[in-house]
Amino acid sequence: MDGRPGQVTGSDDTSDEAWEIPLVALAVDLAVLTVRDGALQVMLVERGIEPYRGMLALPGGFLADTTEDVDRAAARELAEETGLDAAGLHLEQLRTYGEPGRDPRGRVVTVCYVAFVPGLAAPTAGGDARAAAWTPVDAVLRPRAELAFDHKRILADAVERARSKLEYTTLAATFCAPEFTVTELRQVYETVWGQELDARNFHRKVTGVADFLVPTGTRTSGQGGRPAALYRRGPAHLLHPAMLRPPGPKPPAASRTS
Amino acid sequence: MDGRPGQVTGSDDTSDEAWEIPLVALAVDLAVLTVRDGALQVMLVERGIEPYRGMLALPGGFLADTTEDVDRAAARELAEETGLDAAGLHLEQLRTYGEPGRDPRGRVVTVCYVAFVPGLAAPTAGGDARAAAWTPVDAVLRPRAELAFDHKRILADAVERARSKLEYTTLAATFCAPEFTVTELRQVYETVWGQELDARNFHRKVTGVADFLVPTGTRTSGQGGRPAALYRRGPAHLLHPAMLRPPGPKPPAASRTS
DNA sequence: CGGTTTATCGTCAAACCGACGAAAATTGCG
DNA sequence: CGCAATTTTCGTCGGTTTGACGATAAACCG
Repeated sequence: MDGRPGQVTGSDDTSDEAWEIPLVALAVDLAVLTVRDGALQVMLVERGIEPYRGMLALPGGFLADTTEDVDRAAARELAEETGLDAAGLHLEQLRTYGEPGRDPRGRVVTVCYVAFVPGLAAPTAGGDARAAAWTPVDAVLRPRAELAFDHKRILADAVERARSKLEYTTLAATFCAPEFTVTELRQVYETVWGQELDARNFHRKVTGVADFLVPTGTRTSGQGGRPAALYRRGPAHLLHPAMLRPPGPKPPAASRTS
Repeated sequence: MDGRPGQVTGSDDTSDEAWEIPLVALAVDLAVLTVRDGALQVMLVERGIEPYRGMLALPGGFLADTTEDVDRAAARELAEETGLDAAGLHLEQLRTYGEPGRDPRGRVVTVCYVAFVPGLAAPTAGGDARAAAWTPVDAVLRPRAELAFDHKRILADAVERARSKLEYTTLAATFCAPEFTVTELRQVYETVWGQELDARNFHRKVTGVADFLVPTGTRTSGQGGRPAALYRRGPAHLLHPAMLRPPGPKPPAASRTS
């Protein structure tokens, strides 16, 4: 584990005498999602340099040096650009985008991540970044809207990942505060899927899945209406059986550009 | 889209005057899976050069040059090392592995792919590779077995991907010949999941899903026992509702080394 | 022809789902 | 305080899906 820069040698199976292993610039990009004000939102930054200066983009950046772990680079960029701490929130790899033409500066391959954060966290973020801000994904994925690079396509993939993960995992709860009501959880599903769900059936379903929700014993108050029981996330990660998205009117678009 | 090697410039947000964007060697690795002789098998090659010379590894290699698309590099390596044609078989990105210490030659980040191929295809493969051969995954994932680099861990991830994709997609059929019986399809599920399924319930389920199987009208003969109807893959990609893995005895291990 | 093997069809009870009625527990208003 | 409005929670009902398993159909073998 020395990890010197590009000193990789040895002529793979291509037995040409003089063949250099090609090197590429490696970036990480983050699709940080949350549910706020009844909308699925994503953290975007305004680019301060060329290319795409002034345009909105996903937070991200290059590896700090040739020895930095890729997962760690993602956590670092998350902290630097959004002020969020990777420890304790869900951050998973989405996909790697490596089309040759995707960055005008040259060959840049980006490893992308999705993060799910509670709606309350980090109002806008500090970090060293130029203005990081929450933006509704609907506005960004609209046909005419644009993001820097191929970030619009990446965001579309991230949103689809979020939608389908809600079906068969308990990740919806990571969008909620540490203690939450069944109604708040349902609203997460409704805004991510863009579809209303029957409150009564939803309640029966989630309270019936073992280890999904653990009651705290306390209840809400002062909201108008019957107080709701408060729950915490349980140890379950998988939803069994899955909560299938109802078929029907498609959620508000997810155009593919790129 | 000029794509010159490493001529990426511009001082990101790290405003140090002299900061060079770090470059890494980018590889692709393939977990090519099939079902043969009642076992889930993976295509492995014997390494002809250091490091890990003589050891078994997943087929793969570096980008051919700095302008090669990553997905295309995966298809090229598939053809070169296993003799299989990427067109017409299922090849999807699995994950990118970027730990600093994973390759003793220096910093190598690998974008990994999973491929599902029918059991009949490519007995052992030609290509320019040293001996590519099918190997049962059980033998490779056994506690004491070893593969080059972190390929054992990658294979474990690929197998888990295959197991879960069988639940909610129609991909099991890609392990079968163009025409197949319900029993052959069931055996795919049984060997990938490592547990027996009830033949009658399985039959009812798969024939009930719209657009999963299209009958050819023909039937098998001369197998001893009642002839079975032959089917082709239908246009459906998703299984709705999903075919959930029965809970119970865990499949024959998938140890994590890494 | 009877026995074995394999594929397919049926049956039945339990679990699950969607649609919806109704009770419970609060706030707000007169 | 009494009553309406609101919101949560519990139940009911019918249809679908599932798991366990019996029964039948269509080939083979001797």
